[in-house]
Amino acid sequence: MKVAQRHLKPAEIMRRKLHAMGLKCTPQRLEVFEEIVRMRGHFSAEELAERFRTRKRGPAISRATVYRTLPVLIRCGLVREVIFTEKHSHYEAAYSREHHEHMVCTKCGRIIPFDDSELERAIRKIARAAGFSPVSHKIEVCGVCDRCR
Amino acid sequence: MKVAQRHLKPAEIMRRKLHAMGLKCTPQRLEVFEEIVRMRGHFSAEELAERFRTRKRGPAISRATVYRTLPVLIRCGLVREVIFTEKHSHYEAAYSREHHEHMVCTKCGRIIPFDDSELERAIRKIARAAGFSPVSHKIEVCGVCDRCR
DNA sequence: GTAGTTGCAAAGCGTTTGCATGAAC
DNA sequence: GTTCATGCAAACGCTTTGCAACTAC
Repeated sequence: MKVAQRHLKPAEIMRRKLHAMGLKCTPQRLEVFEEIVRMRGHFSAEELAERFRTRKRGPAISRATVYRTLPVLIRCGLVREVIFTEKHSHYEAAYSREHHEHMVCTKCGRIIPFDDSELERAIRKIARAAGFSPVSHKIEVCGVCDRCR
Repeated sequence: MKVAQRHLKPAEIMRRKLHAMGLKCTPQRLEVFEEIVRMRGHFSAEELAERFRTRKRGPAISRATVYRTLPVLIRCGLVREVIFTEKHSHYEAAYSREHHEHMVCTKCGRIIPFDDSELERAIRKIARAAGFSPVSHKIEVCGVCDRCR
């Protein structure tokens, strides 16, 4: 299933996920997800809502719908929450992307993603030792990037 | 210096830190910090402010002062931000505590701290490889605890 | 036809801020 | 005496929600 999905279009993956969860597949939800896939980076709910308010092409989508759709996409595993230092939440598409974490430069704000397979192993090991079943994790490293030093 | 501090009272440590940063040492700031040390756990800014509003003993401290003092304490390295899944920020005393991370049970909300020396090494290694100088990091693991399974 | 979704506007909530007063230095 | 901190209340910004209209199924 996981492998098969990689050959499907984002919209089709979403349609199936929504159906599997007994949720309706509306044009708004599809449009929100497709916009997120198009962005290929981090965004806040507000930024996303802003795009739907100001863009010329495509139907306008209300702020409320954007805010209501994000948790739906997270529950479907299509989006995840990242970068938790800032006041408001940030998200990114989880669809067809490898799991990764973030380094945030405190000088310039640059966000550097990094692969964490080594960390993942360590976390699973530690969690199991505590009788804890890990489902997801987030790691954020604050510091100074090479350019700013 | 770091070793010597362990023998000092929290208030005295704070007094020196504030002085070193050119900030004034007010009774309110001391009181906020002492309350945090007393709590020995996580808290939100709102919870802390609530305590100062409702408690019988000691002087009342305004919500505004609590909100203004927290960043000061963080800058002094006496408090750190943790648990970033929730909507509002959570904090804990950083004074004289070993660095640790958190596992959050999604069923019962229990928070299990864990030591992360192994993870710390791995993070430093990954960061350096990217030319990044890590200053601090946060790790949160979501999952199900032993009691809830 | 029914249950779930949308858009709007209003409310909610945690947090921040302007300003006059007051305290630390 | 000067500079910075406090308290109040109002403002802020992001997010949520009640409700009536609407649409996917």
